[in-house]
Amino acid sequence: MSQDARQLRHQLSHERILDAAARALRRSGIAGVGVAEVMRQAGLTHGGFYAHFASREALLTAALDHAGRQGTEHLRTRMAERLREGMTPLRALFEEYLSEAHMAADDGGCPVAALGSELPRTDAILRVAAAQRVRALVETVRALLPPDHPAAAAATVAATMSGALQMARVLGGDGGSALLRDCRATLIERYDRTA
Amino acid sequence: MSQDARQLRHQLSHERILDAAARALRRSGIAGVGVAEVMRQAGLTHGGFYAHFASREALLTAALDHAGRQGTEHLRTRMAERLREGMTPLRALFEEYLSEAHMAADDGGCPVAALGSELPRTDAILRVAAAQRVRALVETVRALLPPDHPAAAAATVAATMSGALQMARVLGGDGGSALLRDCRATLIERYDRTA
DNA sequence: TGTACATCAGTGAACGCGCGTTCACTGATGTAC
DNA sequence: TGTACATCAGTGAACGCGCGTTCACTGATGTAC
Repeated sequence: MSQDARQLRHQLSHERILDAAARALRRSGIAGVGVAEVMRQAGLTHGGFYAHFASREALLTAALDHAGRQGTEHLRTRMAERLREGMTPLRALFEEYLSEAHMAADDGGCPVAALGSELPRTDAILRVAAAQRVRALVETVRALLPPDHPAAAAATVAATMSGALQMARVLGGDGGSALLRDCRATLIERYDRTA
Repeated sequence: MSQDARQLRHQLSHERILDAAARALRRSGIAGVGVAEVMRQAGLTHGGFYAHFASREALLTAALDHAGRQGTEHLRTRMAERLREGMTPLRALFEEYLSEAHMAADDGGCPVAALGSELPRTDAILRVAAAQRVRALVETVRALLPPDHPAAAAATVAATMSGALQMARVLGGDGGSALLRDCRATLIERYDRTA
């Protein structure tokens, strides 16, 4: 057993830090992730941070991956519910991604929509993680798109979803909801064969 | 004539500051707009800033409007060239908005794409200006869309354009270019009747 | 036309503050005998 | 089983730095006579 207990404690702290960072990242953007605040959210003091990550940037990179995986998982769970209601997978994706809940989710949801405009300006390591998130989003769409659609459609639909969520958040309130509804309706009509 | 000369000098400085801020805003995002750096770009020292704007936030609000108007004007100019080549207005919009040049334009171009994910998190005054920029983008699309399209299509197309530009910038290089090409092709095929 | 004074756009030093990072230390937990 | 020592996750004070903002000042330009 030796120092397994110590290792476990360290690892649990690590995960709490990562969780807190992923939440802060989506709520407040890259500039909004502060080492001290993240550590406080994780129930620790800021000094211990560098025993877990080499730098703030290393944290951001890990947090972006983490947020991406969380977002995908959450989306999958929500979509499963819709499938049980008899919805097409593609339609379930549109309804969930472009839902009021996703618009309002300030510390959850898709990191591409939450950070899209900031990511191109970050350092090289973070941009690599960012590009992976974008490719993952396109891939998610591609996997659900009826196979008779051209490959180019997946990227277009992914761009529409991310762009629409962002624009809805900028408008906020009723304007945002209306925009979401418009985009949902258009996507369903254009891409979901069963509509 | 009296102090008209003084007023003019002040006004010219004001415009240089605004220009510099609008450029910085699109290149570096909201967090990247620093009072000192903007003033330096305008050929002034930072101390004089508060004779022109009440605060950094007031500058950001004005700069966002300025960037929006500049972006629209630039787009209009570029589209006019395409129209002379015999292109449909809608197709000209797609080709220009989703061009390599727009992807690479780090201190020009559409502020919605450049700032989309940061804008929902800003203070109230700035968010009002941001919402106007989003509505202007949707309106630009709506005006060019063949009238037989449902109204909801304008918002969807605007979201696709902004989202695609952003995602292309995140991917960068060849991946970005390929994504732009895909989205251009899909939009033209789906919305431009003459294609 | 020339001189003394007023105006005010812009200067640059200084401020307070928050942030990322460092580092000597603590104290709970584990190991050795 | 009990005692002395080692480990190391986490603490908290301190640092250097950049930023937005303030303010007393400058000096070019304009006005008054």
